[in-house]
Formats: sequence, C-alpha cells, structure tokens
Amino acid sequence: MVVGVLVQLASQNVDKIFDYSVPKELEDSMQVGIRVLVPFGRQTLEGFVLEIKDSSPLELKEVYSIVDYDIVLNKELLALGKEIQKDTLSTLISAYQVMLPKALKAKAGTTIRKKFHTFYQLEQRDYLGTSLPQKKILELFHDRKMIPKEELTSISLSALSTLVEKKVLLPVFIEDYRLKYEVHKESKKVLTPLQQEVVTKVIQGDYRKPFLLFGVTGSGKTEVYMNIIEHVLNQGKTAIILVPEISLTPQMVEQFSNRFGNQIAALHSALSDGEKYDEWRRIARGEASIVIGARSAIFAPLKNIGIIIMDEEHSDSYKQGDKDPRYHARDIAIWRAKYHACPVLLGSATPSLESMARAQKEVYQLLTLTERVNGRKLPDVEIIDMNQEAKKSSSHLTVQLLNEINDCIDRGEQAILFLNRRGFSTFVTCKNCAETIKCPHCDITLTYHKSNRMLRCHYCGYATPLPKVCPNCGEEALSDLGVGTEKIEEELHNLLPYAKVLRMDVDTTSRKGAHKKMIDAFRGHEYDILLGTQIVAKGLDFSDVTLVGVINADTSLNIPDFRSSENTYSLLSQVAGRSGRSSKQGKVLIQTFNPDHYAISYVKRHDYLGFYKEEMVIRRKLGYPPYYFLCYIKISGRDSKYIYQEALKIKQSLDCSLEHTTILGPTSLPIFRVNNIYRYGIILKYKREDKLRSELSHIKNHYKTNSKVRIDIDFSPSHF
DNA sequence: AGCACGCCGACT
DNA sequence: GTCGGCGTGCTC
Repeated sequence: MVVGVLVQLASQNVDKIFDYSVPKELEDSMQVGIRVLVPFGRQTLEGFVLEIKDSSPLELKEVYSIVDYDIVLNKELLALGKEIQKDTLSTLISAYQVMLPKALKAKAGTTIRKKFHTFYQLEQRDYLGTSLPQKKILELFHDRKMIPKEELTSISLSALSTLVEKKVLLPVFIEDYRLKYEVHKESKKVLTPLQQEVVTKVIQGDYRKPFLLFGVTGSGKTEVYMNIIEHVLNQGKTAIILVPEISLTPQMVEQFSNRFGNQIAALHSALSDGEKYDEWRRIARGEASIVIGARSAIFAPLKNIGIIIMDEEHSDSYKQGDKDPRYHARDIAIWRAKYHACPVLLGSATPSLESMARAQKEVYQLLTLTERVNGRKLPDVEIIDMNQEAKKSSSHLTVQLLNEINDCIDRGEQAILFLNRRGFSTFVTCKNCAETIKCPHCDITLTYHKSNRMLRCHYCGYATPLPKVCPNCGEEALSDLGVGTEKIEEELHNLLPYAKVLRMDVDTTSRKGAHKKMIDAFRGHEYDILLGTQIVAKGLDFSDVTLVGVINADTSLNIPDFRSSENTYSLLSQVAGRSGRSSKQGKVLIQTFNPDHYAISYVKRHDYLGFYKEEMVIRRKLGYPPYYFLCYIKISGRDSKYIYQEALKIKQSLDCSLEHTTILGPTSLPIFRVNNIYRYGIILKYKREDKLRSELSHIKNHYKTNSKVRIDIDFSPSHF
C-alpha cells in the first residue's frame, strides 16, 4: 500500500503530494483524510493522507505512524480545499489548515491537554483468576457496559491493573468536553406574518439561489433564523450560522442555547484552543447539529447540512485578508450549500453593495423585512454639526447631546454612546516640536496605551514605555492626542457626575466572560450609560435604551478607501438601531463635521435603498465593485529598490498578457515599511477574468524560489 | 520550514 | 591551507 501525503509545511515549494509506503501493520487503519507522521528529508513531519494507491514509480520511505484514527478532513472538505487553492491561488496546505482548529495543526506551539474520563468495559466474563474479585465485577457490570473509574473504588488499584493486564477489563478514555450549554428551553415567540413569510420562502423556495434577507434593525432576524433552523433540525439535518466576530455577543449564543440547548456548538475567538478543539470534536462526531461561529466556522465538519446562514453578511470580518488563503466565507457558504443541496441565507440591515446588486440582478433572491416587530418605529435621527459646536467648546460632548442624556436618565431610561474608532487611534505628540513618536521598524505612529503607559506598534508589535521627554527636542510636555473611551468617560464624569457609566472596549472586555457580565449588568440597570467602540455598535438588544449618541461619525468616513461611505453608512445604521427597541420611541444623535455627507443624511432618513442607489452611481463612475472586480497584488521584501524593480516587471508582464484590465501601480502601500519589510501594491480592475488567474499563478510560481521577494494576491480585497 | 551542498573571504 | 558566510535546491 502507498499513500500520497501533503506535509504540514506552509511553503510553496513543498505544496505537493509526496508518496510513502505503508507498513503492513498500519494498512488497516489507513484512510484518506487522516494525519500521519512521515520522514521528510532529515525531519519528521505531520501530513494529511490525500490518496491511497497500490504503487508508486518512486523509491519510497515508510510512514512512521498514524496520528488520527478518525478522519479530520472528510470528502467534502478535501474537495473544498482544492477549490480554495484554485480560487485564491493559495497553497493547498494552507487551505486545509484553515479548516481545522489550531490544535490539529502541526507545531501549533500549544499542546492541547485533553481531559479524559476513564471508564472500564468488561471484556471477558469467564476469567478464572482466583484471587481476584471476579464475582464483584460481574455484579457491578451486570446492567452496564461501562463504569467510570471513580465508581470502581471497591476494587483495589492493583487488582484493577491485573484485570486490565489479563484483558478482563478494557480501559476506555472518553474526552471530557469543557463547554456545557444550559438547556432551558425558551418558549418560542410567535412570528409576525412577515417573518413567517420569510421563513416559508427559505424553507420551500428554490435553494439553488442564495437568499438575501434585507431586514431593518429590530425586525427580528434572529427569530427568523431560529425558526428556519428548527425546521431544518426536524428534518434531521444540521445548520451553520455565522456571525461577525465582534457581534458574536454572548446574547446570540445565549438565545440559541436557550432554544436549542446542547445541540449547538460555538466556535469563536474567545474560546481557548482547547475549547475550540472540544467543540470541533463534538461537531465531527455528530454530537452537535447547530454550529454558531465566526468566519472559520464555515468549515465546521457537519454532515447533512440543511441551511447556512450568514448574519450581518456585509461585515468585512467574513473576509480573511491578512494571510492565505484569502477567502470570503460567503463564497465558501455558497459552495458548501451547493454540495449539500441546501439554501444559503444572507441577512443584513445594510447589505453589502455586492449582495444587493446581485439581488437586483436576481442572482440572489431578495427577501425584505421593512418593519420592526410589534410595529415599533425606527428611531428619530438628529445630526449635530460639529463645525459650529467645536468653535464654542473643546469638549467632545455637545450641550445638546448632554441634555438628551440627562433627560433620558431622568426618565429612568438608558443611553448608548458610541465612539467611532475605525482607522483611528491614540498617539503621542510633543507640544513643542509637534513630533509624533514612530515605530523604529515600521512607518507608523505608535499608539498609546494608557493602562500600562506603553507605546505600541499595531503592525509589528514593537512596544516601548512612554518616554519622559520628547526624543526629538527634549521637551517634557508630551501629550496624548485623539479621543479614547477613557477620555470620554472622564468628561462624562465631570459633566454628569451622577450618571453611572459603563465603559466597554478591548481593554475592559479582554478578560474571559467580562463581556457577558457587563452586558448583564447594563441590562440590570446597574448603569445609565454604555460607552464603547465598535463593540457596542452591533447586535445588542436592550429594551430600555432610548438614546444613542455617536460622538464622532467622521473617522470612518475619512479613511481613503472606496468602501468608506458604505462602511460608515452601515456602521451608523447599526448603532442607530440599538435605540428604541421596545415600546418606547428611540432617538439617535450623530455628532459630525460632515453633516451634509450623503452617507450620513441617508442614515437620518433610514433610507438604505437611497444610499445604495447613490453609492452605485459613484462606484460605476470610479470603476469599483460591484461594477468591476478587484485584485490586489502585494510585492514585499527587505530591499526596497529591488522590490520596486520586480513590482514594475510584474506590472509590465501583466500589461502584455491581459486585455480589458486596468492595472494601477505599483505604488508603495500607505504604510510602506512594516518590520523592515518594504511593500508595493498593484491593483487590477476587471470585468472578465480571462487569463488573469493563470497569469497570476505563473507570477507566483516564478517568485516562489526567490527568497528576496514575496508575492501576496488577494482577489476581492475588502480594503486596501 | 530545515538542512546539506557549495563556492568565496579572514584567520590560526 | 582551513573555518564559516549564507545563496540555492531538495525533501517521497
């Protein structure tokens, strides 16, 4: 027997199948999709078995051992990996590795301590050992197949080991899963006729075209999801529901676990590697039928999938853009749904322009929920022009906003204050020479972390204590610029001393379980104001929140990216949607220096379609998605001159080989140097792919032996 | 990713 | 004359 093995080395040079002979004693256990240990050059590596065959023309080494006795990559995932390699030009190994929890990747760095419960199973009833308590054992096992170790205290340890040695008893190790979901089945809510209509269409409609559910905030999308999933489970099938990482609030998991109990498995970044592995195992063994999780949960090894749901489908967290494979979870969802012949449901209050455009072209089936449940109205949105306000006061909180907060608290209601920090951070400036402190390895200003008085580089991780004097001129007055939640909290404290403020950001929620605790405390009215960044913008549902204040709408608008308007519209709509979710009418105040910007005025009118139409005109004019596809080629290396030359060569070769493709660049990236690596980018705009993928594949191939140049290719980048 | 092979500079 | 630099190429 011979096996074809893909070794777990993320190097392009090794991304191919190597043949190994299988020793006789391993033949029975050999399966496609398991991991094996193989000799590779002078090292020993783990690899995936991709083929089993009779012979090979090469001289072979032998497989050392088998790592898994259960398949980790089933037939579907094996096929999906090849598809990802083809689509994204990634290595095959990276495509497979992204599907598996860290604990199953070679050299994960952290070894997983599996917790086992030991059970004993009776193998032999007629053992004739005399001095051993055979009778007692027969009694104990008379109505049970397995007995946990703890219950066998009546048999001494030495007797036990003899019995095991004589093969009377067989020890069985059963993995102890760390996460337990409390089951307290919640009574179902009755669906509105509109919600019911959506459910029916998804269940009974044409599953071959993805559904786009355009539902305003508060229209009860979650309830719709749960009903569809319930239906799917009743058919004996399984379900995946994806949520963007930041909005994977305990709330969503809580709602699902209340309704479905232990049938759910949650996969998200807040879990430890061990917990992720446990959940993944449960899924693989068919012990969970609903998977809820962030991007990579789309690879959950479920069988017989009946529905795939992507909540907040516009979220850019569904795109992996920082490393190979640069895939979009939406594409994977559509591929898997086709494989399982089941529907895909994309849901959002602010669909991505791509998805809405596809719906308009009837590539997707559009479903709408334009009303909030129980006929609640969308909140009133007011715009505060900061150009006027900033002249009057240096405070970040305008008088109007403070008054509204004040009134809101007086009425016994609650407020959410949102600080838009997208593309924005706190940095340190010298008051004398205006010098900002930069990273020694990257062309970027260091960000200031107040909690430990450190300056940190977000790109390479470099950290240094805040210097006492300016490194440039020696001046002592270094000041931190930019608003953080801490600063706003301070201001609130001074201006509304009686208001109880709960600050929520990465610093305060990093501790495990802290997030849920804070949400519970706010819901329990222990606080009046919830102040936070992106983390408070999405998915939260507090019935007593009637006021939402956006402190600075502009930061996301000022990002030089073709999606900045779309992102701003979506972000502000989502935040606004936190207000007035129960019977009380909600209000939203948006402080902005761009009161006339269309992204902001459409938010005021709750007019997604208006925004969509206006933005589409701009996209068409500028040649951006959804009218054109984009591809981003990043060329990087230590020698900036050499890198630029090679980038030019790539551009020229593409110029020759591609028609009807706009090629922009090479230009240096906005942050040219990261970790002393220089980066250039080339942008391609095209309507039809033609030879594009094969040309890029050639280029990647050409450079794979050149250690001075690194090529990264991103089809449909979410941003530049 | 490792690790060996190989062809050029500064040393006992 | 040797030790060792890291460029290049291979791993079934």
